[in-house]
Amino acid sequence: MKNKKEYSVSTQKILAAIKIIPSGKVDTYGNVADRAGLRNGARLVVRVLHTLSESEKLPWYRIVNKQGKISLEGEGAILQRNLLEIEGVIVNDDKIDLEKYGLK
DNA sequence: GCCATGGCTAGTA
DNA sequence: GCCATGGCTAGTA
Repeated sequence: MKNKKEYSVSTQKILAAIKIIPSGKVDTYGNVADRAGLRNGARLVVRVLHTLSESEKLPWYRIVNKQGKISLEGEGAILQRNLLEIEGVIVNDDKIDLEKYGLK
């Protein structure tokens, strides 16, 4: 039984773009997509996070929307905020200062 | 093949 | 609207 799951080039690039985000920093969906070479692939990033976060051990919680806000709701949002705070990221009302913690 | 998905977002009214 | 993938269907052989 082999599990040689192959990802498409786009998916691989997105995975790489996500893994680049260092601890204590955050990035936006759109930015990740751009780094992966996908101009309008924000939603694709969302999809990748959804399907591969666990298997690829992705730092999913380091990704927020363009306004620097946590896009999840309920439990997920709480978990994300906690994980970020553990890394030293300050979160106010589910909002993060992208100028300070965002990737350039 | 077609179509829904998913935590979005640039750009118009 | 944009994007790629997974799941499901219709339509041939």
